[in-house]
This record gives sequence, C-alpha cells and structure tokens, in this order.
Amino acid sequence: MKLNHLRYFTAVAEDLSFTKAARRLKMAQPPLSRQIRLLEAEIGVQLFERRSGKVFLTDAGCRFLPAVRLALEQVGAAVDVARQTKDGELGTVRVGFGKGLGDVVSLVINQHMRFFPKIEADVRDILSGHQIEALLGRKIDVGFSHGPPTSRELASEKLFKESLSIVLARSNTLAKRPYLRLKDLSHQTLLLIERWISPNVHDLALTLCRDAGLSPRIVLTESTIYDEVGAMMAASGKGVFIAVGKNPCHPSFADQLVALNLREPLATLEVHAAWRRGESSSTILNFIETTRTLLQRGGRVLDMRNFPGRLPITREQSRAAALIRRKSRKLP
Amino acid sequence: MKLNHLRYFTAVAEDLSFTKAARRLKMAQPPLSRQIRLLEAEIGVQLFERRSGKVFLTDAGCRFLPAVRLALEQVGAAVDVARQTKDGELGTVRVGFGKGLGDVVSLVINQHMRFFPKIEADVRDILSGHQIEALLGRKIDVGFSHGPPTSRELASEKLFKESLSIVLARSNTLAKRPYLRLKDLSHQTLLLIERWISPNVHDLALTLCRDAGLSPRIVLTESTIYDEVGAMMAASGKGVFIAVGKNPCHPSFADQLVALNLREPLATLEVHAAWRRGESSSTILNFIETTRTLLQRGGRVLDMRNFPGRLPITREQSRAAALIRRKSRKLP
DNA sequence: TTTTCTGCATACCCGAAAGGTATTTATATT
DNA sequence: AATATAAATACCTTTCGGGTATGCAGAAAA
Repeated sequence: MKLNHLRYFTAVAEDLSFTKAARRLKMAQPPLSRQIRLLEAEIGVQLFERRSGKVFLTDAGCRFLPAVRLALEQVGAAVDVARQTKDGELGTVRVGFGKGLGDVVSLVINQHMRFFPKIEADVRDILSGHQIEALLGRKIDVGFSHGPPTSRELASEKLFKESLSIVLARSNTLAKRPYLRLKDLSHQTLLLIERWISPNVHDLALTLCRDAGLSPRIVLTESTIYDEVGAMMAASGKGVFIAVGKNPCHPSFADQLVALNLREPLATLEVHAAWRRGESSSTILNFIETTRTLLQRGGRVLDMRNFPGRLPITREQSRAAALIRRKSRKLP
Repeated sequence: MKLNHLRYFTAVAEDLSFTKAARRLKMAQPPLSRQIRLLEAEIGVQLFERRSGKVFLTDAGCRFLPAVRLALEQVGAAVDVARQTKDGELGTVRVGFGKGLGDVVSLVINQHMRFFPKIEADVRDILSGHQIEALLGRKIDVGFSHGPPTSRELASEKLFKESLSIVLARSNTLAKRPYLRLKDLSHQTLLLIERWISPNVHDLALTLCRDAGLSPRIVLTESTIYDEVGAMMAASGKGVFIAVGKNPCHPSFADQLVALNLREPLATLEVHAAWRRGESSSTILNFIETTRTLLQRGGRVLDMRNFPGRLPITREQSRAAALIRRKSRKLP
C-alpha cells in the first residue's frame, strides 16, 4: 500500500466524486479510479458504492476515513518532528552544573526557553569534578563548572570571572570590615570544600594561602555555604567559609551570616561551559549559543589545554549564532 | 513519500545497519540505501549518520522513529477498522422501538453484544407510527414495532405474537377474575392509546370492540401502562388500560394494579422488526439475524403488503445467518 | 605495515506499476 | 428519444522501485 492510496481515498471520500477529486489531485480520472480499486482489492474491503453515476461511502469506508485522516496527520507530524529537531526547535538539552552555579544556569535556561519554547531542558547538579565523564558518557550535553574541564574530547568556553568571598558569622570580629585580605584570615579556621567536589575552588584556595605564606587551620567539608549544613557551620562560628562570588548564602541564615569580598588580585575563578567537541546537534549548539550571548562579556573562545589556538567554529555553530541573533532581535 | 520509505526507515533504525535491515526486508542493500537517501532528501533532514562503516541515528532520526512507528501503527489500525467494519465486527446499529417493546429490545441487544462485543448499539424509543420515516430518513437502522410497517422500501419480519391484556385497579370488581373476555368490559371505561402513538394497538382495540358489538366509554390517552402517568390513571380507577402482552406495569404501582389476559381469539398483535429493504451493512444484517434467532419461533419471513411472496434472501443475509449460527454454537 | 574483510555508496539495468489519452458504458435529465 | 455527465475500460508512456556488479573506506587480522 502506498501513502498516495490513502491520500486519494480521502480526496474521493471528501468530494464523493472521482472526477472532482481527480481535478483536485491534479491527475486524470481513470488512474484515480484504478488506484482506489487497487486499494480496495488490497485491503479486501469495498470502500465506495458506485451506484448510478454517484459515489457513496460504504460503512467500512465511512469508518476508514477518520482513521486514515489520523494516519496521514501522524505521518505529517512525524516529518515535522524530524524537521524541527533538525532545526533545533525541538529536542532536549541535558545540563549539568557544579556547586553554586544553579542561579546562573537557571538564568540561561529561562532565556533559552524564550528563544526555543518547545525545547526541554533536563537539569542536574553534577560536581565539577564529575562533569567530564558525565559529558563523555553522554549523561549530560552541556556542563557548567568552575574552571575549564581538561579533556581533549571536550570543548569549553569561559563565560565570566567570579571572585572569592569569605562568609562568616555576624558575631565574628571581621564581620564589620568592608572587605577582606588574605592575611586577615591568618587566625581563622577556613572551611574549605573537599577537592573531589570542586577541585578548582579547592586548589585555588590552597594555592592562594601557600603563595601568601599563610597556613591557617583548614577544615575540609562536603558542604557549601548554600547548603543548610554549611551555613550552620559558618553561623555557629566553626570557621569562615571560602565561597565563590559575592553570593547570598542559604536564605534561612541570611541575618546570621555576612559575605565579604576577598580582595586579592588572583582570587578569581573562571566559570566555564563545556560540551563534547564536534557536537553536531543543533539543539545543543543553540543552547550553547544562548549561553554565550547571555553570559559572555567579551570573553574569548578557549580551547583545551592541549589544543592551543582558536576553537574551530563549525558551520553548525555559526548557524546557531545567526539564529540566536535573529531571535534576540525579535524578542524584547 | 511512500509508506515503504517509513517502513525502511524503521527497519534500518532498529538494526542500525543497512545490510541487516535489507536482509530482514528481503531486498538488496543498495536500493535500501537509496530509498533512505531519497527519504532524507524529501523531508530535508539527515536521519542517519554514516561514519566509518557504522550507522547511527541523528537527533532528528531519533525523534522521527517513534513518530513514524505511531504513524505506521495508525495506518494498520485504519485498515483493521475497515476490515472489521466490513465483517460486521465493528460498527453502530441504531435501533428504534415502540411503546412497550423496550424489554424485548434490551434482550436482543444483550444477546447481540455477546456475539459482537465491539458493536455499539444506539437505542431510541420511537413511536411505532414514526418508525417508517425514521428508517427511511436513516435516523435508525432497525425498528421494533407492533404490526408490520407499510412501506415498499422497507423489509420486515414477524418476531412473535402478543395477546392483549387489561390492566385495572386492584379495587375493581373484575380484578379477581382469572382472565377477561371482551363482553366483561361493557361497563368499563377503556383507556386507549392515541392512534398517532401506536396505530396498530389503537386500531386493534377499536376493531375488536366494534366486531363484538361493544361500545364502551373510551378515553384516549398519550400514556401507556408503563408510564407513571398511565399507571396512576388506572390505579385511581379512571378506567381500565388496554395493553399489549401480559406485561408487568410500572413498578411503583405493582401492588395497586392487576394485569389480566384478554382471552379473545383475535386479540393478538404481531411484533415486527423492520429495516431498509436492500440493506447491505453487515453490522445491521448481523443484528437482524441475532433478533431472528433469539425471538422468532417458527416465524416466517414476511414481505411488504405490495410485495407478495417470500423476501429474497441476499447473499449478505445468508452470510450473516451462518456467522450467527457459528457464534451461537461457540457461546453458551 | 600490509592484507583482508566488512559495510555503505555508486553505476547501470530491468520490469512493474503509476499516470495519461481515447473511448465506451450507464444513468439521469431534458 | 436525445443528451449530458461521470465512471469504467483499453491501451500507451514513463517513472521509479528494486536487482546486480563494483568501488571505496575504515576496521580487524596477519
């Protein structure tokens, strides 16, 4: 059976006339008659009753018609799905983000949803240290982390810089300061994230201390200042937290904690988006493009450690860029 | 686009191999490859990624697959619907029945539903006098009425005979009798159905009275003994009801009313089923056949007034008869 | 590295079937 | 009875779906 048979059937059923239907289908009447007869022969059911020059639907034809319409619609829908997916209008982006990047990611996703209303976004929090394998293992499509991922199979891009902050209890003697320097922390206990959770933050903090000749008491923790646990530790004076950005802490502790900027030239971390090198899905490339336009302030495309030079801009990527530019012109 | 394109696509998508899929489809690999390429060209979307001898689905292909499966299923379903409708396994029978025949019709329909579980039955009560136009105007497909319909465009069949009953208040002096004769009614007021509601019952009652030389007081009513209104009239002693069959009356009045057989040789009415002459729908013919096997006790096929002789048994009708015979042998 | 094998693409061919034209047939209308 | 309309029939043309032979590239084996 051919799809045309079904189209022909609906046409004849709608017009109840072979001649009219043939005109509408831009073909001659005899072949149309023949195709209908062949269809009837194939499914073994008489669909039309030809009586006295007039054409009627049989019972079976009557019930066949809506079913066929549905089928044809379904075929059209299938093609649409394919086309839209190809154009990146339809699909799913799986996004992973490390500790403390949820607000940024939510910003990007909200913006992206305005550009591509039909796109679904699966968001998971994935430790920065686990994002490389999550990307390569195709658990996620885009990852947001502090610092670039080190894999030659991934591409990544610097989005912006964040400086370090120190979060401490309001009762702490340092809490009144407008900002802090590293040396101010010499007598404090530092609450530092474990390395396996956020290697970049961990390493940066240790490096800074070492370079400043500082050796404060350091307590490793799995919590961050966004967790209730972490906030409680800081609030109870167990130590001062090293956090990224001038972040508001856990809302329940907002009046017990103070976040102070750590004013040191090197106390900054780059926030990166990463994806599989050679990604071809428009859905994903479009998402990356949204991220770029929204977050990148004059940032330059970064390549992997072992791939110096500029990331090759593929045709798909520049297409995505043009698409986003067009969309953002249309939207507010 | 051809349906085969879609079948081919699903095959290749399932096997992720052109050669295997071709084997499964019992065709050579090159034409399969070509058809897929043509499909891709037609919808303008690359569905497969051919890389290093291996085949993968693209994002678009991935989303296309389930949609195509649905579409193909839908096509199959459409054909099934047509086939089943042709075989009379699927469809709707619209049944009309006159006053007092509801219980009989419900019996027939229950039996028919056991034979043809997927058949829908639309049941409406239609006055016997309106059934001819309802049938010819295609409002209903089968009508149950007292007496045969008089139209040469209809076929009908006698199902069984019912005798007349007299329903009267328990307080009536006649209520103790085991049965009644016409002459017993000479001093009673007769509650008789209006002619336009049930011409056969009406006419029969009048004819009987006239032939018996009886001229009792007759009150015409739109109600029957099955209505609450009619039952109330009889219960309150307004008169005695002439009803068909030895019917139980309206349940609420069961203890206030008595139904007595009217023992007169000619006080019988034939219950008929009628349908459009030359009906071709198996659905409807099957229903008629069920009616026949269930209700007809040695009844003979009746023809219309102006068509003496035996009703021509069409091929469809004997097919229906054979089908029902088979089904009733299988069912208890 | 070379060889071999596997698997998709290309080139070309053939036959079936879709579509077109001319004509016939049947029914309804005048 | 004549005519007009619309579907069926007969026959022809062309397209295209499928087959065979072969090329070519990457992976596996030697």
